Amino acid sequence: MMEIELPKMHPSQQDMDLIDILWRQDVDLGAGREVFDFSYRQKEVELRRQREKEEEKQQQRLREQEKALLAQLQLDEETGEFVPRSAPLTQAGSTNAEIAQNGAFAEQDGDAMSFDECMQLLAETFPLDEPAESAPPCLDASVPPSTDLMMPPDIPAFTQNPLMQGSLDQAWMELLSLPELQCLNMQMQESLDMNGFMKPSAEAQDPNYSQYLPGMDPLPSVQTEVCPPEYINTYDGSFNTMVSPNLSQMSLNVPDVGAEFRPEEFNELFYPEMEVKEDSGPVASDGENMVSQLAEISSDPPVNHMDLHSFSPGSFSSGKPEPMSEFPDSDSGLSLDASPHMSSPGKSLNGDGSFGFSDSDSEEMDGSPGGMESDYTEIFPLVYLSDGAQGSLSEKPPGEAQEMKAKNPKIEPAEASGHSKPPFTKDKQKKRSEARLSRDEQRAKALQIPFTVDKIINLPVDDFNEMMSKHQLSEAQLALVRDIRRRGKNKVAAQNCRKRKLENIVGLEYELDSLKEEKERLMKEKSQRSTSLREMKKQLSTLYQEVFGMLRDEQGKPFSPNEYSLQHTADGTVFLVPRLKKTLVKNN
DNA sequence: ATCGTCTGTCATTAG
DNA sequence: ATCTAATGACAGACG
Repeated sequence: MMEIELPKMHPSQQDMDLIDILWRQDVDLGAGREVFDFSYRQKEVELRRQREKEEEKQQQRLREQEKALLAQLQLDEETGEFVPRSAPLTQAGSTNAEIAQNGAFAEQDGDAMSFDECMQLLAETFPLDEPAESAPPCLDASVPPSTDLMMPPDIPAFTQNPLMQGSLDQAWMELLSLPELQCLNMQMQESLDMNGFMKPSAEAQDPNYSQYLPGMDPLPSVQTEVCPPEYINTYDGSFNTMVSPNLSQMSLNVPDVGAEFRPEEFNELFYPEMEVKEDSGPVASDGENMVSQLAEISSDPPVNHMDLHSFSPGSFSSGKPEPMSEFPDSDSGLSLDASPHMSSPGKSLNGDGSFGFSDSDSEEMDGSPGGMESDYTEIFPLVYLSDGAQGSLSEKPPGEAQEMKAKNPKIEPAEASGHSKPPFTKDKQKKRSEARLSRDEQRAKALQIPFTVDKIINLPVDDFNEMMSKHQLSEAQLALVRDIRRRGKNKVAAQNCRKRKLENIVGLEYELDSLKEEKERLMKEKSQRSTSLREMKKQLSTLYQEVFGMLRDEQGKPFSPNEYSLQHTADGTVFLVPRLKKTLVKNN
């Protein structure tokens, strides 16, 4: 069906690129991508199909090949001349259409089966398996995320596409003109060159041959150039700006004392002040330990930063896919993971200025083309991993990261609303794991903000104002930049706040424990002192009675306790005082 | 289905 | 008056 319409569409390279993006993101556009692209993209489609129906296709190809060979043999054996291609060609053309989706083949051959054609048939049937293996990393959306680090394959898609509208084209141009996207431009140029090379070969020569040619190989090489040094520098700079996590604010200064209350001699009870010394030692030591632990905990986040370094642009430029495990999903941490992502080349590749917004801020994007919403959100996930590596650095310092896992769960709803959303549910899962572009990053892309979110958030006020003054931004863009900066700052502040809160909670818990211990110790001491006091009173009473009983008056009679009492002065002198007199003295 | 946790965001306040 | 950090509160995602 769709193939019939192809000639009418005449899609431009940009359109094809968009379609390609959609195709990769959605895994399936509902209609074969070949419907839109019958030149360079055919290979990808073919590969795609091949994966889905690999074995079945292989068998079919073998059959087709046999048919083609038989046809060729007939030509040579029976006529010894070139047989009119009408019959063989149609057959071969149909075969190609079914297998390779290559329309050029049919167009090119209209006369007779030449040696080249036979070669094409052979190449078409046999080589298919190999391209599937070599090409997938770049062409197949189903390729593991790690391969996404090399975005170049997507670039070619942006160049020519009749489907795109003028505004969209302009948006593309603007996006590509962005400093951040310079690498993208380079890639595009490379891809254009490649296309120029490929197309001629496909049209003039044979599309099938192009598949076997090293055409796919160039992509990897191009990828290595995706990130110019200046771009990498930009990244580094952004990382440098990342805030280092604040260590625990808590400081428990408690005397270090390990002594415990020990029963004192009876006599010592008379001089309690001598033993009154606070022993919060154990508590203090614990407190210090706790503080150190807290410090360690607080300093732990930086570990992510370290990891981030491993994802430095260097790996990027090398084009080596990083293992997923390398990128912590969590955006947590003080680092602004998201920002690094923004700066990543991969993202810039995808930047088309169109996408959907899941949150209430979607209205901000009114200015942006709405048609591409789903495309935008889906495209970025592929790039995310590469970004995530660097982004995790931020979660990194406040280079969060990592961040980065499902940072924007809200994206899904938006995608659902997107008209171009792919019908496949498996994409949803992929989105969850890969779609980690922050909403602000998406918004920035949509409004074509010429700054990275990282810069917007982390640049000092002066630098930020200077940067803003260098660009003419619309009201919407200015508002978005301000919001991005505000949210980014607040995000970090919230992370710090929570971190402090946790530290405070831990510190208070330790303090509570120490206070409980001290209370218990004091209660125990009180009990002991009370016991000692009772014992002292008892002994004093005994001594009193003993001394009083030894006293005798002039007649040798003991004094009556009712009439006399013993009293002592400060210097230790003891007086026998009559009860009556005593009361009188007191009165006096 | 529910609950607890984590995270981002907004609104408010203090410095 | 303005900006920024801090923080409470809320909502969504996730296990």
